[in-house]
Order: sequence, then structure tokens, then C-alpha cells
Amino acid sequence: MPIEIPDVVIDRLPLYYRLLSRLDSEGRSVVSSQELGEELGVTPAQIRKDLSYFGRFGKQGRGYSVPRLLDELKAILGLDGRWKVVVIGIGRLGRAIASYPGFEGQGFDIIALYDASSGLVGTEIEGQRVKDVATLEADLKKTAVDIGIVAVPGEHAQDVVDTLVDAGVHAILNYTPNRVQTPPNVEVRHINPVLFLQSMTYHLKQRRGG
Amino acid sequence: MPIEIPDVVIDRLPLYYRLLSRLDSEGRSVVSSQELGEELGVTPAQIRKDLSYFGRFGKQGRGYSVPRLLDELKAILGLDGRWKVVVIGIGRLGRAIASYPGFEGQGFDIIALYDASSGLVGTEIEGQRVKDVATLEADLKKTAVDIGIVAVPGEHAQDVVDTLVDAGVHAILNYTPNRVQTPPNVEVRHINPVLFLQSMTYHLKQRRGG
DNA sequence: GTGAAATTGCGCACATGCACACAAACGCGC
DNA sequence: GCGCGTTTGTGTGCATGTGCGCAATTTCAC
Ligand SMILES: NC(=O)c1ccc[n+]([C@@H]2O[C@H](COP(=O)([O-])OP(=O)(O)OC[C@H]3O[C@@H](n4cnc5c(N)ncnc54)[C@H](O)[C@@H]3O)[C@@H](O)[C@H]2O)c1
Ligand SMILES: NC(=O)c1ccc[n+]([C@@H]2O[C@H](COP(=O)([O-])OP(=O)(O)OC[C@H]3O[C@@H](n4cnc5c(N)ncnc54)[C@H](O)[C@@H]3O)[C@@H](O)[C@H]2O)c1
Repeated sequence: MPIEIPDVVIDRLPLYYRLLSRLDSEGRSVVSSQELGEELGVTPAQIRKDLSYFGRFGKQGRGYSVPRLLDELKAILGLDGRWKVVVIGIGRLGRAIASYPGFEGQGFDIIALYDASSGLVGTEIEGQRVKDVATLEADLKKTAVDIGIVAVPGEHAQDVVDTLVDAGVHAILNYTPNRVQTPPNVEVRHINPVLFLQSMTYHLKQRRGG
Repeated sequence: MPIEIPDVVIDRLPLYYRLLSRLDSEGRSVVSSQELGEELGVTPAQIRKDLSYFGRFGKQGRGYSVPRLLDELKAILGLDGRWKVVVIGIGRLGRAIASYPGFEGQGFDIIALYDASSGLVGTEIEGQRVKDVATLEADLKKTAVDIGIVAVPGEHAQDVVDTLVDAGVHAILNYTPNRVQTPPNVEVRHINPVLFLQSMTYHLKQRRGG
């Protein structure tokens, strides 16, 4: 690997991908970095530079072929296959996640749901039988899973993550407010709406007080 | 305002705040930037510099008083009062949000729930009567609201946001996958788990393919 | 076929954010 | 009250990321 690709670039690619998907479904065949930039609120130069890390996909004087660029991004991000996902913690949030069509639609197959409550285990949620979290470890050893989505109460997050990581899961989406420790070769993303609210209140306060 | 405070700094303050809250509840009275840094995975210098934008809260040779620093952060972030929040779209996700105790516990009062479905309007969710979204505009004019949480289907997000913004709401937490346009004086945060998954798959692919 | 308009890819300069390192300040033990 | 270990606040250099500007290339009209 000659050049190292910055993480900020990787984080922007899904945004490009999403916009390209929309343009493609609208039948657009060509688009310029200018137009992409306007739509996403970033500079055209930014987009061109980001894409140039991976190849020369555009044509001068014309722009980018929408289906071509979409395919390239698909390959770069690994969205040309399907990924196996499990959800742990099928409470109110977990149920919303399990029923969200946006995951399946984007190549993420929710192959199992896990909970610890005896009242829930065995029931059907969105056509899936909820399994006992006690069987998670054994299941993971039988069937490799790519991504774990964690929606248990915060105090159990680390335990669940440890089980996932020990069984070879290398990507975790953590909905609990607790930070979890993982080895460096595991990707973790935290979703905590309260942190967003708290940074917004700073700005609200600024606007008022001056 | 002599110095401009970078947004990245503001975004880190809630992390510090959360850790300080925990330490405070554990009875800790003093903490060093070293220890804060270890816990959060950032350098001690980073933390000291961030805090120094707002004042000199530490004591050399000792560290920071936990209750003192907690109070300072509370004041800086505007968490010393309460904020009025409404949730629009009381589907599966909206219900999970409405029932999440983490908002009330941090000073965010969910004062009303809105939906468009006649089947939902009038029903009780978590002790709140679901109101008709048609009354949102009029309600906002009567009672000022600080933050709007949007959990409607993506295609209605812009409409709902326009209503909120027109009525003077300056902070929006958008759970839909659609980006929304707002004037520059409105704070918007997007929560889109799919974007996280898609950046994680890039890294997963890297690890496999090399 | 030729000139004009458009748009990419990229070198380069600038801005921003981060970590280091150190003087100044504090607490504690004796 | 003095010296030693600790830790802050900040000046400074460095790395990283962003935007500008332009040559090279392509399209299109006539
Ligand atoms: N509801 C929200 O909008 C929201 C928002 C942000 C964060 N969160 C976080 O998401 C998590 C879940 O929230 P919720 O509202 O769905 O809570 P919930 O109480 O409705 O659901 C939690 C579920 O996890 C199960 N569980 C408990 N321990 C478990 C374990 N060790 N293994 C597997 N399952 C276990 C419980 O049986 C329950 O079904 C919490 O950490 C919460 O802080 C929720
Ligand atoms: N469920 C998830 O985990 C999840 C995850 C990520 C994103 N999202 C997004 O969150 C949003 C809601 O998801 P959901 O699973 O709760 O969907 P849902 O269909 O269960 O709920 C949507 C609710 O919005 C109401 N609604 C529709 N139009 C409205 C309007 N104009 N004003 C007010 N209310 C209106 C509907 O009556 C319904 O009750 C969607 O945009 C979805 O893409 C959901």
C-alpha cells in the first residue's frame, strides 16, 4: 500500500454512495463533482480528491458516469456482497432496528435476534424467532457473523461485546450510551443521541446569550 | 469574542461531561487530565487544551475538582436548565425514543409526541397523549420548543423540519436517512446507522483482502 | 475541423487541529 | 519552611486535511 487513505475520506464515501444511488434510480447517467458537491454541501474539489484515492473514474469536460461510479463505490465499500448481522437486545429499540427495512435493502441481512428475557425468547419478531443470548457464543462459532448491533441495557454492553469479539466479530454498532473496550482490530461505532443533544444545546445557548 | 472555539472541541465536551458525571456519582473528588484521557482514549494535553478555552479550572500538582468541573461543563453546555423537546413520528423508532429515560435524565423534557396516523393520534404512549401533527404548527406558536426529534418516514422529513424551523425551532435531531435543508442558524444532527455500517464494511473488507 | 465551454486530476499553499514539552504553580512530608 | 513529586496551562512545531488554481482532456456547436 503506497498511500494511506484517511478515515475521514472513508466516512464520506457512504454519503456519495447514497446520493449516487438516488441519482441512478432517477435515471441520471452523468453527474459532475460540482453538482454532487452542491447536493451534499461539500466542495467539488473535496469530492474529486476523495475519489482520486481510488482511481480515475471521471471524464474531463463531462463528469462521472452515475452507474459506473456507483459500481466503483459499491466495490470499494464492499457493498457488492451481503453481510451477516445479528441484533442483541430486542427491547423497544431492538425491535425498531429489527423491523427497519433500511438494513436489508442495503445488503445487510439480519440473520438472528437475541435477548436475555425469558418472556421474549421464543417469540416472533418480524418473522424471526428471538433466540436466547446464552446460545450466542455457540451460534457464532457455527455461523460466522460480520456485524453485531448491540441494543441491551448499558450495563450489559461490555459483556455482549466481549462475547461477539471473542467469537470473531470485527464490527460492532453500539446503541448503548456506554463506551466499550475492544481490541484495535475491531471496528466500533457508537450511536448516542444524548451527546448530539448536548452539543446542540451549547450552540442554542450561544445564539441566545451572544 | 476574541478566540473562536472549534466545533470539534464542543463535540468532545459532552464526553467529558458524561465521564465526570460518572466519577462524581462514584464519589471521586479530584481527577487528573491523565486519568480522564486514559478513560476516554484521548491525550491528556487534548483535554487540558479543550478545557482551557473556557477557563482555568484545574490546580497544578492536583488536577481538577470533579464537582467543580462538572458544574462548569454543565454551565458551558447549557445543561444547568431544562430543554423542551418534541418527537414527531411515533412509529416503532419514535416509541423507543419516547420511552427512553436517557433524555429526561439529562435535562431534556419530551413535552409532546406527534403523529399523522389517525390510528395513533389520541392514544397514550408512555403517559403522553399522541397529538395530531396538523396541530404542531399552532402548538409551537403557543409554546416555544427548543429541539425537534424527527422519526417520520424519510419522504416526510423535509416537510416536518420546515414546519419546525418556520416556528422557531433551532435544533433538529433527524433519525431519517434523508438529509434536510435548513437555514444556517439551525443546528441539525443526522443519525443514520446505515452510513456507519457502510464505513465499517470498508474496513472489514480491507482486513480480509489486505 | 476548429474554437469555446466544461470538467477532471493533481500539485501546492493554507488552515486547522493535535501532541509535545516545559515553566509555573501547588501539595505534601518532614 | 523547604524541597520534591505532580499536574496544569500554553507556546511551539508537526501532521493532517481542505480548497485553490491550472494544465490536460473531452464535448459540442457550427
Ligand atoms: N430507546 C431509545 O430510543 C434509545 C435511544 C438511545 C439509546 N438507547 C439504548 O439502547 C439500549 C436499549 O434500549 P431500549 O429502550 O430498547 O431498552 P429495553 O429495556 O426496552 O430493552 C432492552 C432489552 O435487552 C434485553 N437484555 C438485557 N440484558 C441482556 C443481555 N445481557 N443480553 C441480551 N439481551 C439483554 C432485555 O431483556 C430487553 O429486552 C439501552 O442501552 C438504551 O440506553 C435507547
Ligand atoms: N427503526 C429503526 O431502527 C430505524 C433506524 C434508522 C432509521 N430509521 C428511520 O426512522 C424513521 C421512522 O422509522 P420507524 O421504523 O419508526 O417507521 P414507522 O413506519 O414505524 O413509523 C413512522 C411513523 O411516522 C408517522 N408519520 C408519517 N408521516 C408523518 C408526518 N408527516 N408527520 C408525523 N408523523 C408521520 C407514521 O404514522 C408512523 O407512525 C424512518 O425514516 C426510518 O427510515 C428507523
